[in-house]
Amino acid sequence: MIGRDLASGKYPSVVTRFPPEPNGYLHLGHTFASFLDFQTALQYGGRYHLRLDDTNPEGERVEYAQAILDDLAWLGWRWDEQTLFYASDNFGTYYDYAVKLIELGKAYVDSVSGDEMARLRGSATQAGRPSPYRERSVAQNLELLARMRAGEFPDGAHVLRAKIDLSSANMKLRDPVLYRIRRAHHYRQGDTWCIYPLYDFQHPLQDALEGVTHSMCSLEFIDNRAIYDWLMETLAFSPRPHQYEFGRRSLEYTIVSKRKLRRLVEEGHVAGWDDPRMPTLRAVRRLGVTPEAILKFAASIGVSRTNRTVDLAVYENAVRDDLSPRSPRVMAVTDPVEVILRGPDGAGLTPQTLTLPYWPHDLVQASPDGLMALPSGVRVSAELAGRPVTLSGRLYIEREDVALNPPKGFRRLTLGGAVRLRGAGVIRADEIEVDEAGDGRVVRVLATLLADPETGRSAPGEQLRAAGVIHWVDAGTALSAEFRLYDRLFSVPNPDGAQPDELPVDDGEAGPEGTGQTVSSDFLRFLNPHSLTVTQGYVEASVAHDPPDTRYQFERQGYFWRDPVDSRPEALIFNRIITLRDAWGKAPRAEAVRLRSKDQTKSRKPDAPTFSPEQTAEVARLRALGVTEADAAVLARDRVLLDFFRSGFPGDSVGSHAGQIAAWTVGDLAPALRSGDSKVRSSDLGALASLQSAGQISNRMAREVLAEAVVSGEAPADIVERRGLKMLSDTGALDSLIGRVLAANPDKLAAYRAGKLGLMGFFTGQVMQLSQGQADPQAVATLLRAKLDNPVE
RNA sequence: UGGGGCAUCGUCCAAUGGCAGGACGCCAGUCUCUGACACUGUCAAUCUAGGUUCGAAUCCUAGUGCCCCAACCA
Repeated sequence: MIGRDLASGKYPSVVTRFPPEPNGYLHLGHTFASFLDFQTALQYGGRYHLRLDDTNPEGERVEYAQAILDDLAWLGWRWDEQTLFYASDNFGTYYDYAVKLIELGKAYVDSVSGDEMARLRGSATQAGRPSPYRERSVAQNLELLARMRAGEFPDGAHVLRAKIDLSSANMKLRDPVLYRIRRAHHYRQGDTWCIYPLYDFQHPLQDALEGVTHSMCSLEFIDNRAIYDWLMETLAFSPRPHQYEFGRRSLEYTIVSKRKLRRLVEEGHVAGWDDPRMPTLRAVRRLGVTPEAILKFAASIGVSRTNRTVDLAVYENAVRDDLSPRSPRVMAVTDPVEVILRGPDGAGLTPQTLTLPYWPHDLVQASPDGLMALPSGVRVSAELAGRPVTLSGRLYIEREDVALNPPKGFRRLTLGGAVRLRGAGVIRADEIEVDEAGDGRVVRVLATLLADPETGRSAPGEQLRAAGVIHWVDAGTALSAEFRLYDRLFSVPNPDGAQPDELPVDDGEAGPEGTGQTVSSDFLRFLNPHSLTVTQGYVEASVAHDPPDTRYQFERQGYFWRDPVDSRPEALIFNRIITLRDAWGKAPRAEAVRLRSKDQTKSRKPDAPTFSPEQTAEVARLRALGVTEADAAVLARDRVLLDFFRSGFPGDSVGSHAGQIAAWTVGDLAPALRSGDSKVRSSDLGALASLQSAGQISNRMAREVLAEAVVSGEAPADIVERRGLKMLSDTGALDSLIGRVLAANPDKLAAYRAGKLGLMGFFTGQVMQLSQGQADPQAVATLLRAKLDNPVE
């Protein structure tokens, strides 16, 4: 679409803009919109603007504006004085245009109350009525507007409205309000203004002022486009921007409603706007997600004109994909159980230091230069990319890695069973101590190291194979740490949905209506009680020397980093950014999900269309002419089509090709006829039909010609003549074409003979293309089938 | 109800009237000192009913479903 505009030379280059209002923090939903705006500009070698649409003083704050800039910069977007705009900086300019609009007689000051205006606006089925003030003189309007600006009137006493169309079916066009009086402190302009422009006036204007070419917004603004276009035309901007709409994208298990997010914060369901469970950019940032992951996610969702909810898995995939290659692997135990370890010879174990690699084999192999990064960022040869880890007679392993009564398929530590300690040899559990008095939890494991990792010396007679591999940390050297295990905030995919009792609510505390109404609490019922689990455990000592913003993969657990706010060198706190995929943990609950009946949509016969007596008679007349039942029914009910059709058939005289002409009228020509864009004369259709029935042109050609005629007005038969269209039905020529096609696609031929009959269409298409649309499709089909089914060697 | 928008695998996106394809997920398998990663394979869709056409996801008609508008918010 944009490519077309550029190609047509409509604009020299693309300019887009992302226009957030600084009345809250940016969230994942904004990310998609900003990505679309910015990335589009980049892709077409254009320019993007960041604009703060701060035209409503209520609720807008500097800190929000700063946070927006900050978050966007974090994502990697850049701007300068030329490409950063504040709408409020142009209040003066907007005002001048308002004056101009009045002078053009296209705007007026209205002085009825809000309620009265709503009443006068009418309803969907009822046209609006003019306000008694609609016909004020230009001079009067000008004076009133000036006095509004000067602060002579109280809030709400007057508004400036555009004079468009009070009876428009589009409610937006019923004289929209352009300016209102509102005494509120503007975070940027202070108290300079007491009148503020509204979106429908300000936004198009600002787009034009900035030289924006493609103004993209979400679908709900589609009705506003009419105002947009009206303004651009009335004010005669050229070249002018155009508005395009796209469907919103929401994410499963999250909400983005500002009001609801505020409730979460204010009622303490989360710790703040940057609580890592929130969908705000600040929150995902604190969680530890990288900007690259967010961008990758935004890029992976498609754009369309439908509002959609994206599978959480897509987001998670983007995050993991981004983290994996950048996160060194280390070990941490989040829920520790002590293990006392004996050496292979049964004696105590003397502490030893192992060197364990930061990176798994596949990542090392994927390295183009064979070098791997240390957490510090320094790249060294793969063998050196490791860290020292102590192994001694006392260590910690994960509680869920030990079981006295293991479930089926358990590949971890059981009594008498053996597992491999990651990077440190195989151990066997000789004894598992449980808390008999308490809840029966495992408190300690006595185990034997079956083979010394350094000497390779194994215990005599031991041939136990390890059931699996588990992670561990050395008790003597590990650092204690707090782990914040985050999970999705809501337990259902669509916490916003299924809330029939929700009332429309005003966003601002000081709103004129809606005050006193509260946000439905339903979404709170879906809060996931396990969205945050805090545990005390241990992390291997090596992390102490790493940069604080290092993202790690704690092996077998997930990706973590230090909480940027609360973590201290002497009191480490790690956030779990995301878990690893877990086929084992997921298995039990997987089956509970999938099962949805396919045919909920009962196919119901549409009601038969009803006809008036006249229409019934018309159908009969048309049928007599040779028009099919279906076409006759459509024609009889559609005045425009019927008139067109009839004009080619004076009286009821039977035209020889009535059936065909009716078919074209109802099928190919209908949309153009209805919109009045067709230049075809129905009297010309007969000649075309003759050509077709005579076999000179195919139906396909006829319709092509028709499409051209709609635009040009040239008689269809003349087009056929001029372009020399003639159906090619000579068997010899067709045979040779078919031969060429088959020879060029031996693989398809084989596939067809192997049973992929759908390829018939492919072959036909190829032949048609080769013949430039001139081949007789029926003849081709016959010949092709013969050739395909009876291979001649 | 008046106007507007939309409808393709479970999810998201493709397909000048001519092979319904990709990604994520799922399932199965291979590999594995991470139940990860990687790799292989399978399953899986054109809202419904008619019509036009040699051929329809695409064009036509009727219907169904979902969303938006009827703010002095954006």
